Amino acid sequence: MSPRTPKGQTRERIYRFVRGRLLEGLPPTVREVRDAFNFHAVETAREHLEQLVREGRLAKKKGKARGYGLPTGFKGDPVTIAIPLLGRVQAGELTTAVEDIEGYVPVQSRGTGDLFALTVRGESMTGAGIMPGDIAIVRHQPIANTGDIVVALVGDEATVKRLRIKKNAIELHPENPDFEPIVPDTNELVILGKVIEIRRYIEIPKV
Amino acid sequence: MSPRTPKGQTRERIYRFVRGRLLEGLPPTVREVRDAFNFHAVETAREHLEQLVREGRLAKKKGKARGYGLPTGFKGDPVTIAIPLLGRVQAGELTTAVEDIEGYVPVQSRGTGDLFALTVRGESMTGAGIMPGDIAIVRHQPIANTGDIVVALVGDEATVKRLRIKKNAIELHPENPDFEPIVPDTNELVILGKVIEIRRYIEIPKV
DNA sequence: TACATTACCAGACATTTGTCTGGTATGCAA
DNA sequence: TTGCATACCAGACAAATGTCTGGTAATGTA
Repeated sequence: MSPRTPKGQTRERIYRFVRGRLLEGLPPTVREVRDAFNFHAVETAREHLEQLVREGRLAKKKGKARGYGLPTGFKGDPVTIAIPLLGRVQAGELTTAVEDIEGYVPVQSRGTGDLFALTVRGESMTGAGIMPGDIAIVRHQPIANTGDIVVALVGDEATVKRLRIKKNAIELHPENPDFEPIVPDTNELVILGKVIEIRRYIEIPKV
Repeated sequence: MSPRTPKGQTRERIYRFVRGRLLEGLPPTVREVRDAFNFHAVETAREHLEQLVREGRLAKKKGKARGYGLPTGFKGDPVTIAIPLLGRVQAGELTTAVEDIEGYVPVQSRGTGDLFALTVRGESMTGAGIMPGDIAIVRHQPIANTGDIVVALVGDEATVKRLRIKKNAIELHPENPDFEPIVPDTNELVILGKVIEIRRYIEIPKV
């Protein structure tokens, strides 16, 4: 007999296990849950799963193989998708044309808008922990708030900076004392999107 | 008998059907494919699926329920998987058992070893662009090279540092002038793994 | 303490699901 | 024509998987 665990602790882990397996694409069977938690009885695993269903944290298709999953169609459920890693970000339209796609990056999305990724160039944001070569995950949106880190197009050049909205001007602030803020003409500034995540591939090459 | 369809046209639609079901989270059974395409025989659906596997467009887990999926885990092919985000990293062996898993993180892996993730604490590596709260993606391995950024266990505490192997000692170097290198006793040092990627979730909450 | 609840177990059973054997009809090429 | 491959079918079988019954022991609580 496995050692007993205090009140809902094991259940919490089982919930996360199931959720993780869903992200991997194949929901677990009851027996796979049993094995993952070193239970000796299938029923132990099933009772935990049924309890999670009663709590509303999991949903199930009765009698079906691998039928346990997240509650159906719940808004805000995280989903893993692949977003394009763009090479050059050029003026004007953001071309999701296939020619400029250098690869794909998996992200967990809650369906909150168009995402894309690009490689950071230059050292102007090292103070915020953003180094050259880092991958910025960006949500494509034309406006942003003061304090947001944004991808902006000034003239022909794409740049990652922190946005400061002043009374009379919009400023793009670096986070590195060696660089000066940029105060572009409003008509030559295009906000491409807001940086929502930074990644640094130390060893894994881009895909 | 259903009307015959010209050469691979039905197969193409079946491939799309399976792929669509995978995105929804639950791979189809052979019989579900049969019904979706109004076949009268299970075997018809299975033959199409097996043919797709032979063509390399699908993969399958033999004999397992809902075992058809996109090709995964082939040599060198990048695959998106979910790896556990560990809360506390405790002394002794790394329990990839479901203990202490705070969530899951999607990464593209080429099957090169066990991966896990953990949250960086402290400011000792800010000079390398690693900030507190960042997620470190780690490959579980007991040794590393000079210059690698590693997760090491000194006594009971897990820490992220740059590894320096000297003649007489192993040193763990911070990348922040406010911190001093750690020179642990060899017998109280355990290398848990090498950091291969850093992530910073600016907006997307952890999952 | 007594009692209910929880966590766990063992094993049988039922259903779902994958696999196999053998068959028919159509089109196509030698 | 003959032969072969393809697309489909019918039914049986085997394996995987969900479900049920009836337990034991630890834990929590009145």
